[in-house]
Amino acid sequence: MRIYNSITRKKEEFIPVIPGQVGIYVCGPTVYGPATLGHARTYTNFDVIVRAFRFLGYKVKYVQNITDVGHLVGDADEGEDKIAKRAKLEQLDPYEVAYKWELEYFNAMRALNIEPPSISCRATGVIPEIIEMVQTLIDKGFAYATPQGNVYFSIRKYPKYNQLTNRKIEEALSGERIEIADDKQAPEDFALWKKAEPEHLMRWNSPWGVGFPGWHVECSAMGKKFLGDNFDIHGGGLDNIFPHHECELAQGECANGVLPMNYFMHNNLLTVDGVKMGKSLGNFITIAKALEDNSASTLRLFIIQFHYRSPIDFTNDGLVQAAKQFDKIASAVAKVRGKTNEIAELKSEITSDIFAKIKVALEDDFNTPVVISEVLHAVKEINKTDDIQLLKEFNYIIQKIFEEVLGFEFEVQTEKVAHENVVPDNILELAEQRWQAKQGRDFARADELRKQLDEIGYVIVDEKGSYKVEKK
RNA sequence: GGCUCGAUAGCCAAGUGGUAAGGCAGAGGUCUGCAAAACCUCCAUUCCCCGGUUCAAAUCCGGGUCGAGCCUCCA
Repeated sequence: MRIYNSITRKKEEFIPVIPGQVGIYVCGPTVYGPATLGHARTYTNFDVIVRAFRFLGYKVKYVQNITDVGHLVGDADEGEDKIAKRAKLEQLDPYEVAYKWELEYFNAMRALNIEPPSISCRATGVIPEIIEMVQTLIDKGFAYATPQGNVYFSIRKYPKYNQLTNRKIEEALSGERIEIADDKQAPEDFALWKKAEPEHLMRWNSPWGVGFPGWHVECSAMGKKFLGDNFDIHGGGLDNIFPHHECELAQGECANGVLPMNYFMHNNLLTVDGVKMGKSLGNFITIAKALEDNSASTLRLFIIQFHYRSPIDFTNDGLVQAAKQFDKIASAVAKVRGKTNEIAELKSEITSDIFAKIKVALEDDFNTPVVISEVLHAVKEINKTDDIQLLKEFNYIIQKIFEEVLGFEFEVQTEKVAHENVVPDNILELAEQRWQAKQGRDFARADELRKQLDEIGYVIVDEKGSYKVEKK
C-alpha cells in the first residue's frame, strides 16, 4: 500500500501505527450553508479511500468534525462570525443554524451513498479538550495568553512551521477568527482562544475569560481525543493546507510531543467550467441541485474517474460522458443479475486478472481512474459471455468492487427506471400493432408506427421473440 | 509578487527511466427486415517549448511559455 504524503511530497509505503488498522481524520464542513459539489468531491474521495482500506483488509476508524463554531466573515463585517451573521439574517439561534445545515450535510452525504464516518463530532462538543490543549501549549511555552483574554500560538517557537507549504514565516499571515486584536507578540501568531465580544453568542468560560476557540484547535483536539497523540492519516481539501493544516501540525506536535499524523492526504479541488467554485463567486452548485438531474452513481463515477489529487473541472459534457458510462456499467450488471444472483470464487483467468489489477491500482495511492478502466473492461467481458459460471464470478467483482468499494448503487437504479417506465395503454396498443405488422412482415407499416411512437417519446427495442417499449 | 501543483490525441484522462491504459466523439465491419444495444477493427512514431543527464526520458535535471490553486473563510 503506497500513499502520497503531503508532508514529504512523495508517495510512501503506508505503515500503520497499529498493524492492520487505520486511524484517519478528515476535516469536515463548516455548517453555515448548503453542501456543494466541492463537498461532494472531497467526501466521495475519502469515502472511496476508506472503503478501499476496508476492502484491503484494514480495520478503519474514520473521524470527521462538524465545525459549528463560526469563522470570521471575509468582508467588513468586523467581529461577527459566519454562523452568527447568518443567524441574524434568519432570526435564528446560531445553534439552530448550525444544526439545520448539519442535517442538510448528512442528508446530502447519504444521498450520494457516502458512508458516515465512524465518529462525527461537533467542535462545540470538545470545548473542554480544546481548553486543555490550549493550556498544555501555554504550560509548555509555545503559547501565551494576553491581558485582553486571547491566547496565541507563537510561531517562532516552532521552527518547522510551514513545512507543508514552504512559505516564509514573514508571509504567514494569521488565520484567526477575529482580526481586531493587536495584542500579538508577532503578527503571524495564530489564535488558539479568542475573547468573546458581547454580541458573540457562542461563548464558553475558560481560564482566560469568556471566549471561543480559534479555528485550528478543534481538529487537533478531536484528533487527539479519538485517535490518540499519533495517528495514521489526516485528510482534507487542498484549500485547507494553508493556514489550517500548517497550524495543526504546529500546535499538534508541540502539544502532543510528536507529530499527530504520519501522513497528510489532500484531495484537489473542483472548478465549474474552469472557474473556482465559491460561495462568494455565486457559481456554486449544491449537491441537492446536482442530484435533480443526475443519479448519485453518475456523480460518484464522474468524481472517481479523476485521481483524487487531480483537479476536476465540472462541465456538462463531462457529466454526460459519466452518465453514459454509468448506464453502460448498469446494463452489464443488469445482464449478470438477470441471469444469476449467485456469487462464485474467482477461478477464471479473466476475472482474477481484472480483480488483481483493481487491487494493484487501489494499493497505488488509490488510483481510481485505473480501477474504472478495469471496471469497463469487466463490462466488456460480461457483454461478451453467456457462461453462467463466469457470470457468477463477475457477480463477485460487482459486489466487492462496484458496490462495496466504489459505492455504485444498482438495485435502486433499476427499480427507479422500472417505476418511471409505466407506459400508458394507448402506447402499448400502438406498440403491439407495430409488433403484429412486423410479424406479418409489413415493414413499411412497422416503421411508420415506430416513427409515430418515437415522436410521442417512446422507443421500441426488439428482443429475441419479443419487444420492449420504453419512455425516452 | 511569494509558494504549490499541472501541461499527454478532436474532447476527458491514466502512466513518473525501458519504448503511449481506458472512456467519449469519429471511421469501417458483424449481428438485426430496420433501429437500438452489444461485439470486432482503425484512430498520438509521440507526450507545451529549448537545452542537458542516460544505452534508453512523456517520465530525471536546468531554463522558458501557458494554466490552476493557495497566500483572507472555504472541501
